Amino acid sequence: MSATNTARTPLARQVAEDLRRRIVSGEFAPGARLPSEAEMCEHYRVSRVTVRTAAKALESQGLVDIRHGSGMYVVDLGGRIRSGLQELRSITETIEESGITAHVRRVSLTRRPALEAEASRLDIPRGSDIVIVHREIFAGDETVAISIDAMPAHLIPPAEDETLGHASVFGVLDRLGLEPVRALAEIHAVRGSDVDIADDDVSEQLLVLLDQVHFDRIGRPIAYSKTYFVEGRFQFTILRTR
Amino acid sequence: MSATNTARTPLARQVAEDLRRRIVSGEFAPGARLPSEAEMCEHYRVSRVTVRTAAKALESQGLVDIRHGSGMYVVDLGGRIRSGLQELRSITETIEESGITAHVRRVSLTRRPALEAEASRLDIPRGSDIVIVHREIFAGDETVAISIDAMPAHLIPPAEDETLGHASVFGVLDRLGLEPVRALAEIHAVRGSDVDIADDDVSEQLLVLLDQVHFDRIGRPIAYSKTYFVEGRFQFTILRTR
DNA sequence: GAGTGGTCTAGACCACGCA
DNA sequence: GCGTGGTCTAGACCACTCA
Repeated sequence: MSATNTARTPLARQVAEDLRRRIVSGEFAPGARLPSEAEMCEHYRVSRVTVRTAAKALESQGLVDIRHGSGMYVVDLGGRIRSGLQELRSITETIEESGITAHVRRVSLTRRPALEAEASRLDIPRGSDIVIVHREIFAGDETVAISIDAMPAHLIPPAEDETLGHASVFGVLDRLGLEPVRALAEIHAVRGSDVDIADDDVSEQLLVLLDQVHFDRIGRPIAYSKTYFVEGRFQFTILRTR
Repeated sequence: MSATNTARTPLARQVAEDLRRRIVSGEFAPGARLPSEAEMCEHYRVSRVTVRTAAKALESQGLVDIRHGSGMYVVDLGGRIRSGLQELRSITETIEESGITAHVRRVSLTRRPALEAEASRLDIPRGSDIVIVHREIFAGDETVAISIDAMPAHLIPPAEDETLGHASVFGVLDRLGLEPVRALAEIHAVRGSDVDIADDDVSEQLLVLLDQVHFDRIGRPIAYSKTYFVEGRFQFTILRTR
């Protein structure tokens, strides 16, 4: 960690990741006070600003609590989980967060003209082609979620049709240079019987619908997805901060 | 904005708020480029770090997009709203965000021993006293939400019983020096008919349940609330970021 | 290659908490 | 009153974008 950092990973991030590791590993117990900023500066051989940047990051992740005049403390939320919907992850990651080992089955992939709602969300002309991926997510033999992803067809080379949807859609998008960095999600409660793609198992359940548009770094909508999570098979959390 | 800032409001925040105002007012249109950091430094007479702190704040709020080597741009989410559940607000604020003018009616306030679930969420001994506030939120004559707030009784002086629950609970907590700064919320879909406090109107509806524990600055749970929002009478959004 | 943001430093002074 | 975090500055160099 020299004065001029040529490495790809910013110093602040390295420090944050190391602190995170030490916290998660139990070196710092919940409720414990972390070393002071001055001590961290010395330990990591970085400036105070760098330490503070790292600390702020951990704070925004809900991992530490910084108290003016007192110190930085490991947040103790009584063992409850610490990451949630406010962090953009793929559906599969989101599900795994909730402690479920999931399997994905692609039901279908189709290319067709966009309907009005799809076109407006993706900010493309109505009727222009989109790629639709329909997937089912299982844990064991129980369906835990159903997802429908729509992407503008011109963003997805036909060569990807084979692979798209068998694993994370995010992976494919990343590879195409279309990294989703922001998503605007709406949450709704729906009856399985009102969802036409639901199978018999799901149609008797209540579902939590995550209706979201994903944007890339320059603000282009790159995917519109509706994910129906079967109520009770997950724990959806959101960390809300002021 | 002098070199030594004695005022309560940090410079970075002042800059952020001014930029926000200028963006919202339309001075900078969606998609437009903001002035460069150097220009902002000069305009606001602050250092670059201060400008960047402000810019980062706006970015995390989803208002601007910062592009390395290019500039800062007003995010264009197609007119969709920009604040959401990830920001901790009171229920009444949350509702007003969604464009609804709401009225609150306190149904009841009671003091009684905590049940197991309540005690565990509030991290207090089972059976110790809690204050329960039951409220109904209306828009016109339609019920849009029902809320149940539970707080440890020892935090709420009996003198507050008169006022608590007729307006925002947050207001009272603030006054008592119990500012909620973080909340961990779970989201569930439930049937109105499964909620025993629902009235006839609500019991036929689907509800989105926000089940949350509020924490103060030092990580103490200060309130446990269940808010049932009638599906379709709101738009719940979450801005998710990487 | 000029201009923009990304990262980092050293040093200063202020405000809060707690013994 | 000491130690902790909160804010701010000036200056440096790197990395990216775009013409």
